[in-house]
Amino acid sequence: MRKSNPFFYSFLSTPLGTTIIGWQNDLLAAFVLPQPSPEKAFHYLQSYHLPQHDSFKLETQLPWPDFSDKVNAYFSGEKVGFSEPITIDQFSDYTRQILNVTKNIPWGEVKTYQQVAQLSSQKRAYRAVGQALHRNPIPLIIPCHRVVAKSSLGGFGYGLDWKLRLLTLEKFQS
DNA sequence: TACACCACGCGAT
DNA sequence: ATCGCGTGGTGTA
Repeated sequence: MRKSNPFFYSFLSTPLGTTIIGWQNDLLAAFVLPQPSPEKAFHYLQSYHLPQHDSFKLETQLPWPDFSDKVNAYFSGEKVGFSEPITIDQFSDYTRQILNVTKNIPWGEVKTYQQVAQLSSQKRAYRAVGQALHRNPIPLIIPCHRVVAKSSLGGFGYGLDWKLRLLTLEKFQS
């Protein structure tokens, strides 16, 4: 009989809506951008490709004491960097590589899909970069909104309005 | 294998 | 503005 392997999550309400923070073994594994209802937020969580788990377990306390304050600070426009340990082991080498490169883009800076590709092992695979970022289960903490196309915003899983909102929080315009 | 799909970039209309 | 093509990772069968 194998040990149960739950996926832990917690709701966090912000002025912009309800977010979900998800983790396993004290490693950050998922983040859901603010939604109008907890149900919608949970729906997003379920749509993610998450690490192996056999159940969901709702917790009231996060493994990182100041994380929720940092999230709220971010949404109120403060310059916040996230350093909590994450897990993205469920993805291929390539996807992990792209997510790791993206994780290192600081608050207030952007890179193009092409620039991210050039920092990876496949210098010309800028389309694959977009595909990898589309699977990002930890937006904000892995700041995929800071990767834009050379002459437009590019795309965003939550809709371009969200991408623009996040970039605007970080002082970008249009 | 073989396809189709894609959050791109570039050059030619 | 729009089109067509190169490009490469991934999912599906």
